[in-house]
Order: sequence, then structure tokens, then C-alpha cells
Amino acid sequence: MAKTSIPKTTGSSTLGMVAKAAGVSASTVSRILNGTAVVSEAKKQAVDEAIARLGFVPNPVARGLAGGRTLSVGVVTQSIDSPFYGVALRGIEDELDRAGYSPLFVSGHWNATEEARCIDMLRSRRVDGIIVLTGRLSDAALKQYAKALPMVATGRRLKAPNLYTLDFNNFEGARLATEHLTSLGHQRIAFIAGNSEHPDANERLRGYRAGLEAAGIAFNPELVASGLFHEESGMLAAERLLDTRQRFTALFAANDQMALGACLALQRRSLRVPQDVSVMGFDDLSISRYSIPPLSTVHHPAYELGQGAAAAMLCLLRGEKPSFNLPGPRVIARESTAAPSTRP
Amino acid sequence: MAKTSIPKTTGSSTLGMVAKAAGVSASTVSRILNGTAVVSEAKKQAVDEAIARLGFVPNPVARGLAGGRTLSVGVVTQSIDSPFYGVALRGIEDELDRAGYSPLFVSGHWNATEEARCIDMLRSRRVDGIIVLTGRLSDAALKQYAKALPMVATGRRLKAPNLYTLDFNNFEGARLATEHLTSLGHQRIAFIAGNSEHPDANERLRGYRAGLEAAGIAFNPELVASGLFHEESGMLAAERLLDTRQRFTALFAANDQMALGACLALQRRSLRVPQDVSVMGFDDLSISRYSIPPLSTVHHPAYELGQGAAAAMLCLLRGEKPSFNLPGPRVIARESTAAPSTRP
DNA sequence: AGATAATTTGAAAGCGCTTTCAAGCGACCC
DNA sequence: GGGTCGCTTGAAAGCGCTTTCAAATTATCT
Repeated sequence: MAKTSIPKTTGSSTLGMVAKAAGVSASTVSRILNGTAVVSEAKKQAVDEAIARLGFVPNPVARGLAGGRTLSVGVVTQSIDSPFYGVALRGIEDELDRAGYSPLFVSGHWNATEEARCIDMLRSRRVDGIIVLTGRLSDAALKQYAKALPMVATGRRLKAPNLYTLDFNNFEGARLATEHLTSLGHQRIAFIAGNSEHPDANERLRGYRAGLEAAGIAFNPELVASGLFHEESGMLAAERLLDTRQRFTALFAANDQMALGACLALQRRSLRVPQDVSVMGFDDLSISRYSIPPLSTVHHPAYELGQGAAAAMLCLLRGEKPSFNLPGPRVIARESTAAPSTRP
Repeated sequence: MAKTSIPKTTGSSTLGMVAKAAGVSASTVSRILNGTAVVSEAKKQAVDEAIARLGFVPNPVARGLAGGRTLSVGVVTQSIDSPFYGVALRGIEDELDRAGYSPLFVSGHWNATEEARCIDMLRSRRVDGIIVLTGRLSDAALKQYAKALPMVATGRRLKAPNLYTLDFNNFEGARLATEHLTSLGHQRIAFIAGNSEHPDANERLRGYRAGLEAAGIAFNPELVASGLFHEESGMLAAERLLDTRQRFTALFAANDQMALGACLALQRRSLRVPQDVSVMGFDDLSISRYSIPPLSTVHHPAYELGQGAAAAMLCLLRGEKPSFNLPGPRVIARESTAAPSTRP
């Protein structure tokens, strides 16, 4: 185990002590700390020196009470252990940290009521702003919240004062995925959709249909099954698809987790991926690179999404207008997709 | 999208307003809120009614400043998007939530210095206690911190006032895994260890050796390669193992992620799992149930670990002595392990 | 030079809550 | 019946910081 410095006695020096030590008033120290006003160079020196000597660290709690700003931003995610959003959280954390802010993560569990509770809680904790990762809150509610606090939301496209949204192009991603499959020569492409309360799910379904259409393939509702974005549901959906006796040479799932579940279902029925059925996912989870076979998928820049959301929040906090371009979708062709075998 | 109630105007009523509305003093309201002292039933009624009518919610920031308690506990994890610790975080979140506390997650990135910074930060935010999920901080540092704040740590076994630790029996888990393999008839069992700065890594290696010994199999250092607990490193380690030309019929990796990476390496060399090589993981990540083939592993109760840590913290906070029994390790035999094929 | 405007600075009033401290008030006792 | 004790309650003093507001200082102008 690495050697660790013994914790210093809690930074319990206060602004008042710094003021006294530097021979100035508390207000002056505060002003220097916040750059709220011009202070003579001499005093600034003295104060800086005193701060260093006392190892003073401002107390965010007191700051929050007095000034209203806590240097913390609330993050409403849906499940703290989501493999996809987890990466986004890391992006948020990194970006916020750079600016001296800290995130406050809370989970809404895909439930509007709970998300609202989370937001109330965050507000009572006086966060300076709130980032909402997708979720089920209505656009109206979000706009309403933005009247009181800077808000950034992902997974939607909204314009409102004090609110910034960034959205990944799910439609285009799914269209590209489908195109990848059709260009390999697949004609009968099954689709495992996400649950339709999820906005992304519908966009991806639309993209799938657009991709088919572009290739002149008729949409066949019998080739579509629905899942809940996790492995188990993907497995079940694939089984249902298989049970319909509809033939298909490729299977596109609305996310990697369902694709992985589907692969297992195929394998259980002795169908080989990709020789018998090509499988395509969506999101590019880090695990997908190591599945067997490595999963072809659409890269979804989760880290950048989180980072961008945080950067936008920082802008809002500074009173600037954020502008951020999320990388577009791109197909990652790995080994789970191939041309259909010649004899069907 | 689900319909959402419009956010109520921020709960900006204060304790003072409640006091006035109920015709009592602020102190009385505070006492009722905290149960700090006996208050006549009549006033209690009046206050409760006023609280309800005004929709009053105590401001945790002010509470934190005045009373020192913020109803929040800091959680030092190593990476917010770890598939294993993510589940533990969920356990913490759930358990804390039940008691009205909220977690403050920060990432130490497996770096003692950074962990120390995190703890300082948490303390400056006046958390009521800190949970450290494994990590690299020295035991001494932890004990030191515990002098100032209740601490709970996982991944070690320590006795100190105001400090509670809970540790999973990694040794026994690895021993059981090895036993599972030997009892299937494997004699040549390779091992992918974790990096040795990680305490768990060493325990698991010990368990592997103990398992071998119990079966009367000599430990062969050439059959051990080292990884970094992620897929890529598992894949690389497996390749190194394969390159040594040492024969082995089973491969045990110190965690699931490395096991999954190893599976891919085997597949790339046209070795079938489990027919040619049995593979065993450790941790039982949710994904492992859906890998191909589904991975045999040792169940590590991450959720319960988090929950237990949180419960212990709540005890400490109440001034009680925590006592919590973590479920022991148990082998989950899935399809990646089988008896070795008769002709080697 | 005297007056006025522009700066720097400190005193003091909170932010919303907790927590002494002591007052108020019946009950209880000899 | 006066004194003591135990209980509920309110006033007031903070917690550590920000932010008016006004005083003190310096610069600027006629």
C-alpha cells in the first residue's frame, strides 16, 4: 500500500482568523477570495501570505449560506451503476473538477416523480445548477426549473433561457447502423427496440426504418421486438423474434446491452454470430469490445456528453452562452457483423 | 413522456416563518424538528400544521453551518464508472436514502494523494461521515481521519474508535474457485492475478495457491500472469500465458473483467471455452451472466457491501456500535467451466 | 487650494438554523 | 407558605462567510 501523508488537522482556520493575521477586515479577505472588488496590492500580498500560512480553505457550507453559491452542481442520473451513464458521470466529474466545482450525484430511477424529488433535494442543498441526464421529466417542468436555476439537460432539444440541452443524434446513429447492415447485403434485418417511453428508443426505431427505406426494404413489424435496454430483455426479445419463424440474417438492437443478451439467445439456439446472424448494437460500451465476438456498434460519446454538459453548465454559471458540438454517431464495425452467408 | 407536476416554488419558507405562523419561537420549532427536547403537545400540533401549510423543508446548508450536521456522507470510490463499485454505490445510496441522508460521491482514482484530497474536500463540505471503498490510503491515515469523523472502510480489517471496516473474504473466494476447478478434475490451472498494490489481488492469489495445495497440486509461477483488473489486461495476460507454451486446461482470473478479456484471447487462438480451457472469474458482474459462454465466477456481494457500509455509517452516526455480516463468497458455476477433455 | 468625485476599506447586518442560558411556571416538600 | 426542583419556552449568540452601506482615503477638477 502506498505511503500516505498523515491528514493535516482539519483546515479549521476561518476567514476571520486570516483577516486578523493579515491585519485587515473580513470583508477585504472575502473580496480577495472572490475577486469581488479591487484591493490594494499590499493588502493582497499580506492576505495571500496569511492564507498560505494558516492553510486556510474557505468553508463551502458557510459560503453557500451567505452567498448563495456552493460551487457544487447537482447531477440527476438514472442509475448510479449504469454502464452507459457511468461514463458520462466521469466526464462531468472531470470537467467540473477542473473548475473547482463538485458534482452531487442523485439517481432518478427513470421515474419523473423521483426525479422531481431529486431536484427539490438538490435545490434545498443549494447547488448552483443542475444537470439532468435524459430521464422522464417533462420539457415544461425543465423549463420551469430553469427559471430558478441554471439547467443543462441531455437527451432532448429545447430552447429556453438559462437552460441548455445537448442531444446525441440517435436517429442518424440508427440509420447508419442499418445502412452498415444493408450495405453488407442484409435484407432481412430484425430490430430490438427499447421501451417507447424512452425518447432515444423512438429515435433509434425511426433511424432503423429510415435505413431500411433508403435501401428499398419494406418495414416489417413482425421483425421488431421490444426490450427494456438491459441484457435479459434483449435475450428475451431475441427469443421472441426467433419464435416467430420470421427469417432474418441480421439483428440490430437499440443498445449494446440488449445486443449482448440477444447474442446469448442466438448462441443457445446454435446460431453463430456473424455467420448465421449478424448482430449490431448501439452505444459502444467499453465491454462490447471484448464480447465474443466483439460487437459491431454505433459509438455514442458518453464521456464527451458528460463533459459537454458540465462545460455548458460552467458557461451558464459564468453568465455566458454555451455552445458545444457533440461528436456525431459513427459505426464501429467489429466482428459481430458480416455479409450474409450465400445460401440462406 | 410521463406527465410531471410543475415544480413548486422553491421551498423558500424558513424556520422563522414557521415559528411565526405557529406562534412559537424559532427554538421551539428547531427542537421539534430535531427531537432535541420535549415540547408540549399543543405547540407541536401547531408547528406541524404550520410546517405542512407552508411546505417548509429545512435548509441543510444552514443546518450544516449551525449544527455541524449536514445529513450527508462522503463516499470515496475509485472510479465513478466502475462496473463493480457502481453496484456498491447503489447499495450505499439506497441505504442512506432510507435514513434521509444523501451520499456525496467522489473518485480517488486509485491514488492515495487524490483520495486524501477527496477526504479534505468532503470534510470542508462538512459531511457527517465518510465511507471509503477500498482504495490506497494507509490504515494509519484512516485511523487518523476517524479521530475527527466517523469512518467506514471496505477492503480491510481494522479496529479503531469511530472506524468500522468490512471486508469480503477474498482469500476464501479464490480458494473456492480453485477448488471448483480442481474438483472438476483440472490439474494445470493458470491464474491471472491483479496488480499487487491492490490488497484484494494478493488475497486472491493466496486463495488460488491454497486451493492448489489442498488438491495436492504444486504451485507453478509460470502459470501466473499479472493484469490490471480490466479486460484489456486480462486479454494480454492470457496471451502471455499462451505464449509460454505451458499447458493448462483451466484459467482463473482475479476478476470477471480480466476473465472476459482472457476468453477473447482464447477464442482468437481457436481455443474453445470450456471444451479446451475452462475459465473462471471473480466478482460476478451482472454482465458475466450474459457473456458467451456465461462465465463461472465467485459471487461478490457488491450491493450488500455498499448497503452494509452505509448501515454501519448510520450506526456510527447514531453513536451505536455497528455489526454487520457480509455474505460469504460462493461459487456460481455457469458454462465457462467444465471437466477437462479426456485427451489433453 | 478647496471642493467634488472616485476608490479602497471596515463595520455591521444578515443567510437559516442550532444551542446555550436563563426566565417563567407549576408542582412538591418540610 | 416560602423554598426548591423539574419542566417547557424564548431570547440571543453564534456557525463562517458575503454584501450592503458608509466612512476614510486618494485622485481629479475648476
